[in-house]
Amino acid sequence: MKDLLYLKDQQLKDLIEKLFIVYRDTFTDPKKILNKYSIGTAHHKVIHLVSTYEGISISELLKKLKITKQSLNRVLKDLVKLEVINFKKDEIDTRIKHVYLNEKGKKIFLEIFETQKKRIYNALLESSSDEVVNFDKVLKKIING
Amino acid sequence: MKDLLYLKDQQLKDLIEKLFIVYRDTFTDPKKILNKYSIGTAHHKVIHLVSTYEGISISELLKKLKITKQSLNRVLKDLVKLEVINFKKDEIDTRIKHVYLNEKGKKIFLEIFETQKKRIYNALLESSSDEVVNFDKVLKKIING
DNA sequence: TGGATATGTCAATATAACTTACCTATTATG
DNA sequence: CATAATAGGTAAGTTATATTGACATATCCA
Repeated sequence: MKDLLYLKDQQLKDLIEKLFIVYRDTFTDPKKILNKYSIGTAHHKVIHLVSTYEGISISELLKKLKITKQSLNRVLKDLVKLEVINFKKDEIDTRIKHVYLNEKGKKIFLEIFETQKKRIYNALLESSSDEVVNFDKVLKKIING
Repeated sequence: MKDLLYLKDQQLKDLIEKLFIVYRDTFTDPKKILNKYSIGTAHHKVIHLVSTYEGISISELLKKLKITKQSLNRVLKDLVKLEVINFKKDEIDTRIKHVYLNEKGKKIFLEIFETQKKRIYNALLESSSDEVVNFDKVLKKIING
């Protein structure tokens, strides 16, 4: 990054505004479907993570979501009632609970994901692979900053 | 985008997870300072927008934030009580109210922005200008999708 | 003059998070 | 083996941010 023209305050402000819009819209798109199952974005995030990290533990979920266990517990209870997740005790350390999506859960995840995917997918379709790779790279750098 | 390898579901899921993390962290960094002034992220967003779009109208704010006027009004009242914003009637159409940050507001914005900036700034410093340009391009495409 | 626009406000409700506090069960360690 | 640390659960109350619905006022435009 030699060309510091890219780092003017106004440009950073614009980027922050865009990050807000992208996040909001990405997590607003699925809301009609979430409503259908009487769940919200908090549940969606858990379903998303459990879909990506099958068998993730409760404490790993807490670290990724950065919420309190009381908050997570409410969401997990709802998902159990909705019959979309199940738990399996760790065979070695039985304190640890692993979370999985069952078939219904996987189906609902895909249904949600379809609506959420469109926005990202269409944007990436219109992008060069360089653009996509760079997009991902910068996201990673922001996260690890 | 010819190389469809970049568009596997797992990659899209990872991107969505990263968008969530980047948004959350970007708007978590300033919270210590927001606490100091007894305001929250909702107030921060308004201050941010008014800083970028000086003299923005109420209805323009509503369009950008995509919240109800009841919600916005609560936030604006708090900001008036904190004495960081003021209003000016449009000279032609007196129904329209323009919002401005006063000196205290500008100072507080900068204080908040400093903490928020670090994360983005450091990431961009470590990036090539191509990466930064592409990052911005893809964000725009996601927004306009 | 009547309809649309810009804004304000009251009341009730929902969602998702928080703090504080305390609990059990299990594993790891001195 | 005793004790600390870890993984997880739970209860009560609170806060932040948003919603819906209804209604009010002032101003502009055709």
